[in-house]
Amino acid sequence: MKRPTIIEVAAQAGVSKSTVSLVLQHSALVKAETALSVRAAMAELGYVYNRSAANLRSANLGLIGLVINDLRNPFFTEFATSAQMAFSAAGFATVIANTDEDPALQAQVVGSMIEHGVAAIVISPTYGSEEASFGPLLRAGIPTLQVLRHADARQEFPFASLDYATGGRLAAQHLRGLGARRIAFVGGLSDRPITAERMSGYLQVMAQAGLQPLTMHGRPSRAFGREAARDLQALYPDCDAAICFNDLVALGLLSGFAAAGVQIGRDFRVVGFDDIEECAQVWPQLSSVRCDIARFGRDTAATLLAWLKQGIAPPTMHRAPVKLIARASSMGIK
Amino acid sequence: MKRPTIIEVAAQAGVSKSTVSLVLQHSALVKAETALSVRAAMAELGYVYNRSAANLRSANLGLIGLVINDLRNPFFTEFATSAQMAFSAAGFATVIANTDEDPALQAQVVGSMIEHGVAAIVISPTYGSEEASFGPLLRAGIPTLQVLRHADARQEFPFASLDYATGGRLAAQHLRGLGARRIAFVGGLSDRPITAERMSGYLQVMAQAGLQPLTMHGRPSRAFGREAARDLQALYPDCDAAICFNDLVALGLLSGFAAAGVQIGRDFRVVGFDDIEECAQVWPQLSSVRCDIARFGRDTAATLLAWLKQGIAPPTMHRAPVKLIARASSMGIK
DNA sequence: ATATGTGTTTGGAACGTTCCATAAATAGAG
DNA sequence: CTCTATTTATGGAACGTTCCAAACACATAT
Repeated sequence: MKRPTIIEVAAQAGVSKSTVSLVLQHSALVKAETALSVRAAMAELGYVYNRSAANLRSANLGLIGLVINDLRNPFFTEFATSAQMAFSAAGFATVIANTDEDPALQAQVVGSMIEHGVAAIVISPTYGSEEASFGPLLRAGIPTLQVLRHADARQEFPFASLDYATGGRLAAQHLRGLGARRIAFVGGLSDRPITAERMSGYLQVMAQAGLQPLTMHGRPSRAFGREAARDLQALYPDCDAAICFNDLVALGLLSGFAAAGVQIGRDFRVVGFDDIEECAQVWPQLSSVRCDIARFGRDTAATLLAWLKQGIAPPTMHRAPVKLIARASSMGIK
Repeated sequence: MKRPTIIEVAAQAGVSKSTVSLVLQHSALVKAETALSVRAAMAELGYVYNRSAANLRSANLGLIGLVINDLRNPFFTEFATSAQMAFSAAGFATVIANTDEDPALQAQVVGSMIEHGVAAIVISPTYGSEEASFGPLLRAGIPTLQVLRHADARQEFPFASLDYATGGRLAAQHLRGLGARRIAFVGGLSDRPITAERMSGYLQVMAQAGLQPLTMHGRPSRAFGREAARDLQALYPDCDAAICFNDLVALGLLSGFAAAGVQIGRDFRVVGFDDIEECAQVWPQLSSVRCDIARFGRDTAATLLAWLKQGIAPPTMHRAPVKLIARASSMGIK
């Protein structure tokens, strides 16, 4: 069951191993005729290219690591798949790993990727024990792009994300413009930087309008959204609108209010965050801050490839623009 | 920026490269004291293990390929992440790739994985041009487990999936038991084997009851579910229940009916398929055939690892059991 | 014929590990 | 002190590629 090597292919085709190697690299140096017979020999022997061996000399395996803190979240899934497909189109294979918000697992996964010789890493990091993951990356000298979460501030790890602050501001202005009097911000763990970011625009608008902010922090899940709907009704009956940390919370909120018979878009206005595909498909349709994550994934891949291939280092910090998509959950049903 | 090799570590620690190699493999043959000083040298030089080089001799990279036809679908995401995490726990790195239902892309991805030296592949295949993907796998002699979709019938590619036929039967019996008179089967592309599987139990129950089946085929997406709700109302006003191809269709159906003011669970009963997390969190909660995909992912990983490590070949075909989870969308709201 | 050039082909030395056969060091027995 | 056994350590070949310097084959110009 041993696989044939280029030596055997060479023997079969009656050329030298060097020629076979050239054929493998689509070199223009070999005569078309020769290349053809070499390829025939490969097919005959069932030759399989051994990338590890090749990698031994020219240290580039064409492997890119994608480390994601929560792959079950559709937001990250969308990001990961679109980045992976962009890499794939450029001839790079992608190792995707889910760390499930576990810093220890993340460190293990990163270590494994380094050993496997990834050319670069895109990481949406978990918070906590940054050194365990970023230390080895720094020592191994692997180009690493942080996305969506800024866990390690060192300039060796450029950061790209979306302009959440503006998104929050747009959402708050939108709700204010529709006449909402008491707007809450729901979801997001209070100690997470990303929560502060997504909330900052909201806080700013509230402060400018001289209104008291109202925040309910919690896990960014549907389950929390449902609970929040109950709590909001019980504790803050005057609250008439909410900006959610993400769409999952917003969807949970929607179903929580639906269960209580509250009419969304009229009695209570909701704006989500991310604009995942589902927003346009639930009923009532969910207004959301569109982050166009698929595009962000493709752009991230392009940025990284430019870094790898042309040596164009990405800016230390980049924020991709977002926009508000108004739908029935805030505007009402026409 | 060149990385140190074991030779340099050996020089630093004042031992031979062979000793360093043994330390790397946690061999009991080296004195604890020596091992310690070698490790110190590694830390000092920032040594990074080169798996490709090691692979050159002992052909096992500890890499497993996971090829998924649609990673954006939460059902497959759940499967992929749980399998990946099980592999990771066993010390295997996982290359995940999304083929987006494109046979050509799948062939490319599989080829790339073979070249990268994966030890085995788990594939939820796309239908179409099977030979382009499975041919190379067969030639390369890579243990390959087909899951969830049976695209290639050769016995070299064992198949594991869930007992969909029973699931469909349970759903149909459940709806019949609740008094539904005209039950539709909604969603699923008509030419896909999996559609036939999921539908077979339904057809069987309908035939036994002397009822006319009613099927509406289409893409397994929320969007189709929404359309289907409209069409069902317009074309088959007597239809009072539906079993959906998957939860996405069911959720689409739910929101479609909600938009039309139909009361789900009373005027119309819906059962989904897969029981994704969202089912328990939408309102009304969606009844569904639970496939416990996370568990299936873990079991799949265990099966593959047993194959790799103990040489226990999986059965040619395996069907994991499923069960019906009844919720408000079929039972009504208490 | 010789020189010059162009297009093809090739041997051999890397690359960083593992593993085998063997050597050195240490301990215990006679 | 010698011999044997046991524990540790080591040099060198091998793994399958790439890449370089060099050679070869042939055509054209001198």
